[in-house]
Amino acid sequence: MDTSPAKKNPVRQGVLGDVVGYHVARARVTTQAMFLRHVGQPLDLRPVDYSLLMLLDANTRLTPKQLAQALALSAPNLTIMLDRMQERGLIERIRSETDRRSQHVLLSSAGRALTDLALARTPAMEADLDGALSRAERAMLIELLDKVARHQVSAAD
Amino acid sequence: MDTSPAKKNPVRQGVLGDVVGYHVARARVTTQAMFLRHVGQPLDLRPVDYSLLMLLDANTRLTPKQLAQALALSAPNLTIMLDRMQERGLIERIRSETDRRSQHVLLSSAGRALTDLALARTPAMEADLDGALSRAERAMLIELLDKVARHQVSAAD
DNA sequence: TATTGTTATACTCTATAACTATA
DNA sequence: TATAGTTATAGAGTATAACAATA
Repeated sequence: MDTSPAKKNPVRQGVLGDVVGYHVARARVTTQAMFLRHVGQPLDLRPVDYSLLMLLDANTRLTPKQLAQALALSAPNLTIMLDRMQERGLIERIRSETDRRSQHVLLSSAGRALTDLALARTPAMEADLDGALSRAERAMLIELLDKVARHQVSAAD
Repeated sequence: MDTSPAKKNPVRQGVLGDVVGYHVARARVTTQAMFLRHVGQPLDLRPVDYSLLMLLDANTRLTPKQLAQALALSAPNLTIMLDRMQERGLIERIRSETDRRSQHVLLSSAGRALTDLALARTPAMEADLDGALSRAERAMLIELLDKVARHQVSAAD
């Protein structure tokens, strides 16, 4: 196994070094590993499961429509995910009284408890980056990533 | 379809707003869309295919071992990918003379031509971010993402 | 006729174990 | 015995079309 941080024959990045998406993809490998170690494996949650719980924590109740948009999931795939979360006893689905086509998703008591565990583990996950980024750098990174995420890709030419 | 940039009932992010990995994942949605529009769809390349071509452009020849590490792919999955690239006539695999277990991967002439097309389209892809980031911000973002990517996740507690 | 959510299904991606050949 | 690469295979993730219920 290779544990050395620098190899004799490093692979040159070439133009990839100036491609933002390449660096985003590589950073994602690290952040995903951090998530898995601190939250995902201990609590048996995928990143998207964790995000769902955090969104329900912040919004009390959301429709599948809102969740699909916030989590960048297609409607069918969200249905499958909600089925699993419900089978696991973490969420409840309640038909809307005002529009009986739609429904509200909310945390069950077990979901509430798991969300609290996930919340408690979040600071340690973020602290794992302390060795790589100062607090100011971390705030700057989030701000810049947010600008990218909010950006609309230009129309076809 | 929803084209409005701001909704009446925005979904609150809650603690996710301070989770770096969440913002990385969201930024990746945008950068992936940019890639697809400018490079992926026109040239029929996935992000990882593009990265492979760029790496071979910068390094002339690389072993599957090096490529698997640089692209974060397992050895079996890289084999499948190289098979497809070879069937498509983009790369060649040459057995090493010094160690006949290993081999060198290099661009074919068709691969060279496609790589040049991809290189030519890269500036437009990156320019798509001009509306979101200044040049200084873009450089800063890459630097910060690089610090994250190079960071080793701490050992289990 | 449009919208919310579901079902069915196919396709791709990813992960793991077992294998061949070379060293 | 260890390493480079391959094969086989199963599981998870993702995308699309068709459908039911409601508006």
